Amino acid sequence: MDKFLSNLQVEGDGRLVPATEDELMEVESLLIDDRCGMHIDAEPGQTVGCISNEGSSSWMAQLESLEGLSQPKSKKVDPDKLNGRLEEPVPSLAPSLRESNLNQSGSVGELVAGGSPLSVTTKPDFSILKGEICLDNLSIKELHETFKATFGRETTVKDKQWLKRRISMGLTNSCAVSTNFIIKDNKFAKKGNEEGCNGMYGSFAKDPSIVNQKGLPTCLVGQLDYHKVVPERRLENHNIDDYSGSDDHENEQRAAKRVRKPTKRYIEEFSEVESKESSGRLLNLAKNSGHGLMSPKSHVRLVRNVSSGGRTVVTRLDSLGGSGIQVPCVSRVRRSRPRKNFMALLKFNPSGMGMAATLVKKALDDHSFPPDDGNEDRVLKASSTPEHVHHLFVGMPEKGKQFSVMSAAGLGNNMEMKMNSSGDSDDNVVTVPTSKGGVRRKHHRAWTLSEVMKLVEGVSRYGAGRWSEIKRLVFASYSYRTSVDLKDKWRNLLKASFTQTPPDTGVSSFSYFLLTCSSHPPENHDY
DNA sequence: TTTAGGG
DNA sequence: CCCTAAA
Repeated sequence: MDKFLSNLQVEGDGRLVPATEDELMEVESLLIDDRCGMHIDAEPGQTVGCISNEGSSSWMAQLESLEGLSQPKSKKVDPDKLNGRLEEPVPSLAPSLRESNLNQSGSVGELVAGGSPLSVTTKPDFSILKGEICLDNLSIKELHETFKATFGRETTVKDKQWLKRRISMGLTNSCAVSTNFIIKDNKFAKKGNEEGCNGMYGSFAKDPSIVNQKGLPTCLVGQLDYHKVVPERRLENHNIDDYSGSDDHENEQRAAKRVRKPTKRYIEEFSEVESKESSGRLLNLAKNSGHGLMSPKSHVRLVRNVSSGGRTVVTRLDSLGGSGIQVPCVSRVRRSRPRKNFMALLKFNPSGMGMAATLVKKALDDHSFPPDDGNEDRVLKASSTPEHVHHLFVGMPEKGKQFSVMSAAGLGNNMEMKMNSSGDSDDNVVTVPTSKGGVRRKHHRAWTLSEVMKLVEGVSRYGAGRWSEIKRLVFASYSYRTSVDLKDKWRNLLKASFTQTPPDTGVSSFSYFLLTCSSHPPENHDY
């Protein structure tokens, strides 16, 4: 648990993208199945998504990203290496292997802890991700290597078809599969093609779903990439994520403990993590085996360089509603002004099989981003095509809303419009004098779907706890809705996410929650 | 002032 | 949502 916890706690600041009203919300989410999500946390090695919208941030963070996020204090990432790593294609599915190894060793945390991305030389190359992997072209020997990398064990089988099949399956199952690849006819291919960003992102956005050989329902994996705030030094190079594990997690955690006793939220998260762990069973192959099968693909995560404040904020990832979404959380040690630039990672993992998951991503241009600091370095490593935007609609649980996922490339703006129209409008704050002499806002101002989405986005971007930031940047146009309101709402959302999941479902509670709410089209918000 | 939490 | 303790 500690490991998990620590992993979860990895701080990362992520930020979605532009939050201001004018700006678009950009949300990228990847769908991840539960286990993946979990794994991700646990297993830093793999990275799945990468996002970038032009410079704008994108989120496709992955669990792995966490790693990247977490920065080892001690270690510094060597950009070159990273780059090299990223770019180098690795024939063998090293990642998988590595992960499996890690798992075996039981050192997931270790990986993470290893922290420095660099430190992990063994880390798999994610480069593979870039290209498509075509098992057909591999020789038996290569297939054997791949097999080994994938499953962590050798095989003597000479049957190419079998090997390909097995590998494909392994890959598919592995959470890694996440969005980018599709396996078809024994061919493991990236779905999208062109995306710019290392290719990962784009494909991601386009079609998160993965098809596996079996024709089983695809499991969705979604992740938001969050940008984590990284110490500048680290970032200095590129904002590449490092895959490093984060040893910091533990430290941070410890630090937090020192500072204050665990808060309720902390506890909740912790428990959540555990539940997650247990929940990810269905699809999760790797997990069970103990060899994580990581998705061969890792994604490069874009790291936003935040130099603005100069101050680095550490955040940890919170999971929203158990395994559904993870968002960066402000480090417990606070007191310093929250930094504006982070990217949050938000991830959804509907793990249900056959569920079509989609994340929403809103592509933003950098400009759209709030002028927050100006310092923000938005150069993300790669950019995916902005066009691919997936919108995610999330309903409010309480309301019994639904969340639907819509993936529409290039449709991004619809959402926005809808959202704006619905929620943003009235500013008039209705207050009611209280008997006590105070004025209190007239009761409920129902939270609209758009508001909720913005909130989620804001949290993913800036981190839970940075309410004032979110308020300023994301809810600037909503005069009502104070930072406290945001906080309360978030609390409710979390609560709801936990609550609504029926027991025994393989699906994570949060995912379930989202799913269950998805019956209505976005159009039907209850405004 | 802002955040976390309880009410 | 409100109120308050902490920081």
